[in-house]
Amino acid sequence: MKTSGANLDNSAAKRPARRNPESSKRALIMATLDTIAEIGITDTTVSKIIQRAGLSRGMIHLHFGGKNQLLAAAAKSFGQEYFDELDHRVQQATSGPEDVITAVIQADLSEALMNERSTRIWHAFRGAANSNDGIALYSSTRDKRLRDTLHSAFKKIAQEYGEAENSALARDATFGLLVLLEGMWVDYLTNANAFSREVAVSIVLRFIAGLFPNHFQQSQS
Amino acid sequence: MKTSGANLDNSAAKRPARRNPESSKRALIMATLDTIAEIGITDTTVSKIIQRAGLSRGMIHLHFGGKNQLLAAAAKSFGQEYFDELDHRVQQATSGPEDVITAVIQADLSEALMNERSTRIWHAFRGAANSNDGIALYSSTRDKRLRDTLHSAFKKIAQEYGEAENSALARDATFGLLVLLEGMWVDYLTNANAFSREVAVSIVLRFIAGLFPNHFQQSQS
DNA sequence: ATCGCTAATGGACGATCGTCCATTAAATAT
DNA sequence: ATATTTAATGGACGATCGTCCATTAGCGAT
Repeated sequence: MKTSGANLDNSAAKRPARRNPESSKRALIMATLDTIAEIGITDTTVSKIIQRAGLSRGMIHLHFGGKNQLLAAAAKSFGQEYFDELDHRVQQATSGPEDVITAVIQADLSEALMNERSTRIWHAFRGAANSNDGIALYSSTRDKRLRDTLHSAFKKIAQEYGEAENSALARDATFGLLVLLEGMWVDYLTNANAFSREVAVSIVLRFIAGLFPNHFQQSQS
Repeated sequence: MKTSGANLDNSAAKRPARRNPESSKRALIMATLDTIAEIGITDTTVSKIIQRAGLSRGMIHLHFGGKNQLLAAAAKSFGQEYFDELDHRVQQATSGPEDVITAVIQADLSEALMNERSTRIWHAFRGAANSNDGIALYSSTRDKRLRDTLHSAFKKIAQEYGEAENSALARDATFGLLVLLEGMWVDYLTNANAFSREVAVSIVLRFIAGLFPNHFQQSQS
């Protein structure tokens, strides 16, 4: 319960226990993310990280050059974790732009992506991005990639509506949906127990349906 | 540009410069908020706070009992600042629930409430609430009061629609609007320069209009 | 003018921060 | 078997953290 367990499996996996720099790097990054999720980035110190990883003190400076660069690497890894899972879920349903958007919404609000750990880490990196340029590089990645994916999908749908609004409609829908999803993450962070994923998906779809009345019809009247 | 200026006006205002505990408390709280907004809550130390306030080191322990309790007091003060301004703006337009909701939206997205300083402080307190119970008490106040105000307004409007959906409609509208506004604050925090308040208001109103087609009509088709 | 109260001061304190490096040890090359 | 290379160790280091308190100084009461 203290600090052992999560990091010992790398020695049980394939016996790369020692003398494996890549394994050590990953262990440090995972320990960093877990620590941030548990006690916040303010209380995440070098001592806590190496204690959780079960490694020695000098590893951080050896492999990353310092704490800030470890944090930046952790932010990058966290972003990649998110997109690996997102892409895996969205790729399965690409029969049309409407399905892509629905898949993104459901994926972003799924427990695999939006959980207590990820929302805390996401929030911590967001706040730290103001003073840590290394983190800032990767903390906004989530938005940019989501923005591109959604924007291209919305543009296809918007073509079926009025010509004069095409550009503005796709732009507003992208921005609104992104903001809505961001707000959902914040809301989940504040009170995860009272949060309902079903209600969240329903509300997001209602918002989109308001912009595109001919699409995104919901089952309930 | 360094640390003087902002806090010297309390001596120029009414000459309560010294020997005034209330003035000292306020100066410490303001210095705390300004420091958090400028360098983040992680780097906000006792030394930085008292340096900015131009006071002595022992004041924090004397008036608040410690740094954590000063942070909690700052969170409370920040929440009150927000509601004082919000109430002032909403009270001016209370001709109906529709106007109340519109006023809340425009107020929450106005520069007086949603600016770089407030979004950074709000974000910092949100993150610190996970580990600081004193902050947690006041950090979610914004949501709760907004929720009550909006929910009662939406209930009145929802009565004009289908009976079966009245309760769910008002609840979803409140939740959705709150989430949307939270997301707007996050979006403003990430890129304040590219943020457009007009677009934000427009999108929020479009979302509400999607739920209540007979209300919240926008000028543009 | 003197006393009493308390706001205010600023240095001391131990703890902890992040960085760094001399040393150890494991894996590879000779 | 020996030498070389380098991942890994863990303690030392100065800086800074937040807390605390002996002391100073301003203000009202007597």
